[in-house]
Parts: sequence; C-alpha cells; structure tokens
Amino acid sequence: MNDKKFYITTPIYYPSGKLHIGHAYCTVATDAMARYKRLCGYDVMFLTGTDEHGQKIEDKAREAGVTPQQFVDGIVAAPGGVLDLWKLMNISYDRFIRTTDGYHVAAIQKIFKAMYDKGDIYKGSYKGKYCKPCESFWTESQLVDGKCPDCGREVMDAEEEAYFFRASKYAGRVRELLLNTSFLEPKSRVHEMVNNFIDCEGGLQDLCVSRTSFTWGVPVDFDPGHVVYVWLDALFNYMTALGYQNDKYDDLDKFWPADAHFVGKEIVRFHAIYWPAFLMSMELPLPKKVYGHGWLNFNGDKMSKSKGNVVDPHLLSERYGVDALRFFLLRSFPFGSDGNFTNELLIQTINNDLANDLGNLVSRTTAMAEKYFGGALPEGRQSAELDDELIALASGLRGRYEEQMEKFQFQNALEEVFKVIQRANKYIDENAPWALAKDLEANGPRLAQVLYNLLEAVRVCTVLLTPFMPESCEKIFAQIGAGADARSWESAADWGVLSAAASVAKGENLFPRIDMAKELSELDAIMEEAKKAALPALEVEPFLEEQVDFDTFCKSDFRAVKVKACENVRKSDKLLKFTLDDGTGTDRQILSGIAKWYKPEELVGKTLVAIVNLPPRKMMGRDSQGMLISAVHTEQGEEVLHLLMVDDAIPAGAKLC
RNA sequence: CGCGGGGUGGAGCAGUCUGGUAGCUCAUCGGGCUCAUAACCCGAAGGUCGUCGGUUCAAAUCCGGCCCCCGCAACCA
Repeated sequence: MNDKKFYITTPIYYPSGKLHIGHAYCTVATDAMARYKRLCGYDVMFLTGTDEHGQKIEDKAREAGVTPQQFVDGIVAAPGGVLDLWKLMNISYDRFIRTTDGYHVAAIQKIFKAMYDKGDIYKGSYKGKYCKPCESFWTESQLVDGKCPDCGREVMDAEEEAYFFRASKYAGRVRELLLNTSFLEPKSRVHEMVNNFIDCEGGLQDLCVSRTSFTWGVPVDFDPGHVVYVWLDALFNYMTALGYQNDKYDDLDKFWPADAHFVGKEIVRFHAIYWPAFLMSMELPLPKKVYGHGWLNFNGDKMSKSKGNVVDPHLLSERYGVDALRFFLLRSFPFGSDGNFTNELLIQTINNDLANDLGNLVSRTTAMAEKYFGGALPEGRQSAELDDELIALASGLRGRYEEQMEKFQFQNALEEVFKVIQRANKYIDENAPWALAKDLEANGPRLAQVLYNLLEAVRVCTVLLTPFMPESCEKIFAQIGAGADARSWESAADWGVLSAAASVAKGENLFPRIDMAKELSELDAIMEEAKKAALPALEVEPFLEEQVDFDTFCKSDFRAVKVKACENVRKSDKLLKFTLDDGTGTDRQILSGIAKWYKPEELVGKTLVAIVNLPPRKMMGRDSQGMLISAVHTEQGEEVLHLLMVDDAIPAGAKLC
C-alpha cells in the first residue's frame, strides 16, 4: 500500500461553447503536475470534468433548438468536444465528472438537505427587479440604464423566494484560513479576496444558493420549483467524484482532502471563500491548497468571443504538435500571473528551445554516436576535467527542478532543465568530437566518454521533461537507447545509468524548425477567417411591425444641409460638432456620435440630410439642434455607419419629402 | 478616495516577500566551429529599474505622493 497519495483537480469547465486555450492552459498545468507526482512515485488522482447546469446552458440549448442535455452532450462528448480535446492533448486524467451524472445530482440533493437541516441554508427572499412583459427577474447589476436588459422597458421592485447559505457564520474562520495559512496561493490573491468580500462594508454576505427563474439544474427535492445554485452544485464535484454521498466511487478516505485545486483567477472567490465555508458547514476537512493561476491574454488584450481573438487549442495542437504546445504554455508564462500569448512567442519558443536547443542536441549527439561508433559506444572510456562541470550541473538538476515543481513554478523548473541542455551544447563545442574522430585509434576512448556524457545529460533532462512532453520524451528515450530503469525519477539523480552498449539510433526530427514569417502570416489568415466565420457577415435591423400614420410621418421636417465646419468635441471620443448651413441664413449646430467613422475635415463642404424640428438637446454641455441621418448596419459583428450624403447640387434648406 | 495587478536595455519577461555585483529569452553587431534541424559556441553594444520625495552606510527591492496601462465588481481558465 502506497501512502504517498496526491489528489489534484482542474475546475470543471462550463460547456456553453468550445473550449479555448485558457482551458487548455489550466488543464495542461494540472496534467504536468499529475504526471510529475506519478513519476515521483505518488498514487495520483487527477480529476477534471464539466459543470453543465445553469441558465446560460438552458438559454443556449433553446437557441439551438435542443434540450439542455443534448446541448451539453454535443459539446462534451461529441467528436471535437471536450473529451476529444483532452485526448488530443494527452491529458492523463483519472476521472472525468459531469455534473449531470446521476450520482452527482443525487449527492448534491443530500448535501443541500443536510445544510438546510442544520440551519446553514435558510429560506429568505431575494430582492431584485422584475420586468412584467418579459416575465423575467433581474438583479440590480444586470439592468441596463436601470431598465430591462432584454426589452429596455421599466422594471419594478420584486421579491423572489430563495434559499440562502449562511456564509456570514463562517466569515471569521475563512478569513483566518486565508490570512494565516498558505491555503490560497499565490499570496497576492489573498488580499483581493479578504478586502473585497470579507472585510468589505457589511462583511461577507450570505450567498443565494437557489434559483426559480430557470429549471436546468439540480432540483431542490423538498421544494419543487427551486434548483440549486450552480456553484454549490459545481464545487462539491471535487468530493462527489470520490464517492461522497454516493456509491459510485469509494475513494474518499484515500484521497480527500485534495492536495491542490488549480483554478483560474476569476473563480478564486468561489474556491477560496465559499468552498471552504461549505465544507466547514458540512464539517469536512478542507483542501490543502487552492492555486489561482493567471490568464492568457492575446496580443495584450483579453481573449473573448466578442473580440474574436480566442485562440483555438485544436488548431495549434494539430499544427505544431501537442507536446510543443504543452511545453510552450508552461515554459513561457509564470503560472501565478497573467501571460501574454502571441503567435510570435509561440513559434519563437518552439524554434529556440525545442528545435535549436533540445532537438538539435539530441540530433547531433545521436548522429555522432552512429557515425563514429555505429550506434554502440565501446567499453573503454576516458574521462577528463572538461567533464566535471557538465556532470555536476546535470547531477544537481533533479533537486533544483523538484524545488520549483513543488511550488508549481513550471516556468522555473523548465528553465533549470534548459540550462543543462545549453551546457551540453557548449560541452560539444569544448570537446570538438569531430576533431577527436579524425584519429579514432588514439582518441577513441575519449570520444566515447564525451558521447556517453552527452547521452546521459540528455537522458536526465528527458526524464524531467516527461511530465511536460510525454510523447516526445518517449521518442528521445528510444533514440538514446534508455530502458525503463534509465527513465525513472530515481535515475534522474544518478549519473552513469545508461548502458554503454545500448544501441543509439538517430531517429526522426523531433521538433522541426518553423519558418517564422511564413507561419505568422498563415496563422493571421486563419485566425482572421475564424473570426469572420464566427460572426454574421452582414446584419440589418429587423423591420418594424408597427405602422406609422401619414400625418405623423409628415411632421418630421427633413432638410438638406451643408457642412460649414466640423470638429471633434473635447473630452469625447464619440461626438463630432457640426456647424451647418440650413438655408435660413442662421447657422445650425448639431452634435452627432459618429467620430468613430468620420474625421471632421473630410466632411466639410458635404451636403447631408438632417431632421431639423426635433427639440434641441444638450450633449456634453452643448446644444444639438436636430439629428443627422445615417444608414447603419452590422458587418462581422461590428457596427458600420454611413452618413447620408446627397448631391451637392441640392441647395441648403431644400425640403425632403 | 470601490478592489486588484502591472510600468525593468529595441521586444517579451524574471528579480521586489527575505535591501548590498540589474538577470533571462529574442532581436542587433563582431568572432569561432562544422557533429547537427542555416542549427551550436564565444564576445560586444544597449537600462538614471514610470515619476517625485522619504528611511538607510546601501533601494528595482521598504515607506508615502503623483502619472500611465490592464483587469475585476455578472456563469469567460
């Protein structure tokens, strides 16, 4: 029985759409950690899954014309879905939970009931705003300009019956946990949590844990109409997947409490405050650590679907290889803070670290072993002082690597490995094996030693790179003739493990170099296309149903006007100020929010159309006497506006009818 | 004064908790080598560490003021 156990989790992802590189980032990090722990001899449980309930899923399913279950099945289990992505990316999870799994649903109902019976969940009322025509309930923060976000009409105060979790009861204990232990890391996230949600005005608020506005969730079995709030449902996955409150699994005693929950920074709040509070309520042991990792931005901007700059892990995996992508993600960014993903950095990292340094080292080493000794080094070997530095550096590598891995500093751990790889490349130069090879008679033993040391250095590095690039490392081991005993964690701290007689064979090119310029332009083209495909090409406003009577229409006084002057309004990035000739002899001033589409100077002298009998309106402190008429439509999700310009032969003031 | 993160050679970042030679990758320039994936190795130039002030023998690092960027305050990792 192995008493070294390690339980690690990713968040369960919300399958409202395709997963992107950010999900892959978190999952790859967790996978590397799980593989590392297995390498170290731990009995590992690696859990991931999907969080499939909630209003958004319900809405999306309705849009797609399928049931919510069909919808999530399509995203999770269908070809190209979540399960396929993790398979593609070589994610070695031990268990995959879906919150729609029956055992989980039943367990959540038991948990909810237990908390209710204990008095930690109580029935109260949820104050908010109600839009009668839409029959929908909104919170204050969801309103747009104080009105219904759907229809724009007035809303009224309303109360909805709901269940609340008594988070306030545990605020003190959670505060202690955050401030005085290393429960939440990195430390910088602690202040954010405590200041924002615990030491804030009014203290930690009780959390509303049920909803009645939709049905796609775990039903509260003792109160029809209520479903359990998704976070209460979701967080307990970490335990139900081990068998808590169910008979499907029986690993709770062995693996709970979890050793680490890796989560994105936006859900740190739920994992660092409510999750421990829930567990305290259920009188269960708390997980040992929540690690809130950073986000990947794209070219300095936040990735989001609306910006169309979401990076697709499928595409990158297929194009550059899974291992290259996995490596890049963990090598380039410090895990605890945000990173800036760029295509250039991706290719640079692949070329530099993988092709030039590692790939080339393996290639030149194995090529020489083959060329000079037919793939098998001779027995007699001769050491020299030149060997000491390389051997010392490589021998201490495992310790330095372990120190960083234990802190989840993947970037630094890989940095250490690459220092050895670079040192090995230098070692080749120092020893110039090609020169030794000119006189094999005299220098054979020395040459054999040099190549052996290189193979050993490669071997040690490869053992430690295995959690990051499992497939490629397998291939390297094969090329250098490393057997099972030469691939173990123990062997990574030893020197001289490789059998000299083992046959070395130069194999395929592991990491081909990428043509940066060519690749960048191709990637740009692909992403541009994807962006366009994701958005409708052209959209116009739907036509109004309502009819307008002729008299009302006639009351609108449209006139041709000529632009005498036009300038930007100070402190406004939207407004242009027009001075117009409307034929009356008195200038007319109109402000228009079109600065995004036109430069002031290009409009001077143009003949435009304005409605001139609207009541004057103040904008940015200036009067606007009317409105300029434009044609608007939407192109690839972006609003496009054309000011109506008419023939300059039309005199100022001419009436349009 | 809502909260948080950041501002370090041309680019991207580490270092800041635990003050004491400013480090890494890329790009640039010069040199070496030819085993290897036009890769590898050596060397050089380039930074008043956003800004002002304070503490100290000593500040990128600690303290305070200011400026600028980004994110959060909704179910986007």
